[in-house]
Amino acid sequence: MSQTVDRALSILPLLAEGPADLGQVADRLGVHKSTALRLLRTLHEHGFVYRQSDQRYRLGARLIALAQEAMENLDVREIAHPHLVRLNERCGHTVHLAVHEEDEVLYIDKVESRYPVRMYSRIGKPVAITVAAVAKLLLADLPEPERRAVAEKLDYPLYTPRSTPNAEAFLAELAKVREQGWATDLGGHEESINCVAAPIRGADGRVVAAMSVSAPNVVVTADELLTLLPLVRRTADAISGEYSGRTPAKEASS
Amino acid sequence: MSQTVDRALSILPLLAEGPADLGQVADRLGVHKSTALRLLRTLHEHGFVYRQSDQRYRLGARLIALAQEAMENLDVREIAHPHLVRLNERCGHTVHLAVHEEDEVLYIDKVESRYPVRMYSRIGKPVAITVAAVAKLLLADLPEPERRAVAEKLDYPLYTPRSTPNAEAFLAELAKVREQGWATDLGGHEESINCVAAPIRGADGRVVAAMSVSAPNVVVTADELLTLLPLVRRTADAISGEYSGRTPAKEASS
DNA sequence: CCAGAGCGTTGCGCTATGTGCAACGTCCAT
DNA sequence: ATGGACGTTGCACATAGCGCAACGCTCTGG
Repeated sequence: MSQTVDRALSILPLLAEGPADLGQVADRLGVHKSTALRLLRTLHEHGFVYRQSDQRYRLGARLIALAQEAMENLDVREIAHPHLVRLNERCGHTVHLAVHEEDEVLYIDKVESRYPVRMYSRIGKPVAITVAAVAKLLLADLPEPERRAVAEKLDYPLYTPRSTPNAEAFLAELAKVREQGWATDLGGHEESINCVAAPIRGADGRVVAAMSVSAPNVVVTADELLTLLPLVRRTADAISGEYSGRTPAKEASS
Repeated sequence: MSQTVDRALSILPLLAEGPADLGQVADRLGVHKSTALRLLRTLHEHGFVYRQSDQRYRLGARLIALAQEAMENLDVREIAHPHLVRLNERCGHTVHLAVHEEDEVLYIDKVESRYPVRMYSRIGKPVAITVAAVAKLLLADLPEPERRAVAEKLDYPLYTPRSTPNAEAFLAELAKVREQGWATDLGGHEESINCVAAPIRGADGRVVAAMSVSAPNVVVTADELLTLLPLVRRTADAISGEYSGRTPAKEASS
């Protein structure tokens, strides 16, 4: 809507790929160098980009600080974190926390597996929305028309043969997940990785976040992972209770 | 330099304080509502702000994703991390990694103390530049005129009676730090917290980052903490070696 | 040692761009 | 019903941002 700002903001993802010099930025934006320079200067003044010693630009510190501040304000995260850690201590696998935002589902917290073989993921990174167990839970909670609208807008990449192939299959899966109150992803994203997930609900019963335990099947089989379901659900419920203000956030123990 | 972008970017730190509605944003920017609306819309399109269900604006997901990506590209961090973890496993205290950027020093990595009493800090947050041990190391490495310029530009808040009081004292401290090749902060920021820090150098010998071990003196006295100095320095040197390409990043062990 | 290329930077004139205003729609509270 | 608070829209004006061309610098190769 606003050309100048639009261009300026487009610079940031571009720089996220790695440092770039003025010419490169100007080219990729399709504007004159002088224009790119002015934009970069403004970004620089605000600390969003940093000019390194070789004169090239990289993303700046303020961006990192802001994002961190943004995450601290996500209070689900704050509340959930100790629970996630405790769950990880019990089972040893990677634990994720995710929220739904703007047709994307993204991880907002993560506790690393204690096994040497780990799965790759990143806080802040959008998840594979059509297959991830947490995504299913978050989307399954939408009102039916909206759910359908989203499902039909999505792409259905075939990460593996077990990936959700199309909108109908996805909607069916969502219905099932909504019904049973938990979700899985058995090799739908990475052939050898399975997840079990459970929803976290606010005081009004709506799903505000979802958490999952993931493990490669070289460590545990899908069946073994499923035995953790009750524990995962209990953890999610504990977080829900605390988040919605029912449980008074008791200290440690278990 | 560019008014529109300048205004748009100013919205972000403002939203970092917490969600705000259109009117609040317009007021704090000193512009007409319609103008604020257009800016917010543009930010929204890029995912930098998110409109929550009550219509108020908050910082958006893309911001978090970008920052995370930016941090992954900081390769000192990547290289240093396992060393920091190992150091933490040995001594149990909080370990920090910091870099200098644009008159600020900020933490880019952190391994939490394993003791119950922890210090508060945050990745991405600017550190107390006049007292933190890591800040001293990073600034001490600047060429003398620049060092002086920075020292004179700074404020010298008296966090505690032991805080660096003014530019002269700070410059003297920097000279000492530069000389000895390591730094401490003994209760200069928080009365009861001490740190020991050592520099990480690139291939050209310049300080690219600094790391520290911090502990409250209810856990260990300053003297006890100082006994860790050799270990901290060895760790920092190991990182330096790997970062500058001298050591071929050997696997585990110690 | 000079010619040239490649880079960031500056000043300027033009017009597209972003601006503030005023009017509208909607929702809530009185 | 009626007022206020809020987000939203269309519009006419002028300013703010644009691309151009020229400049200065550094580095390279002849």
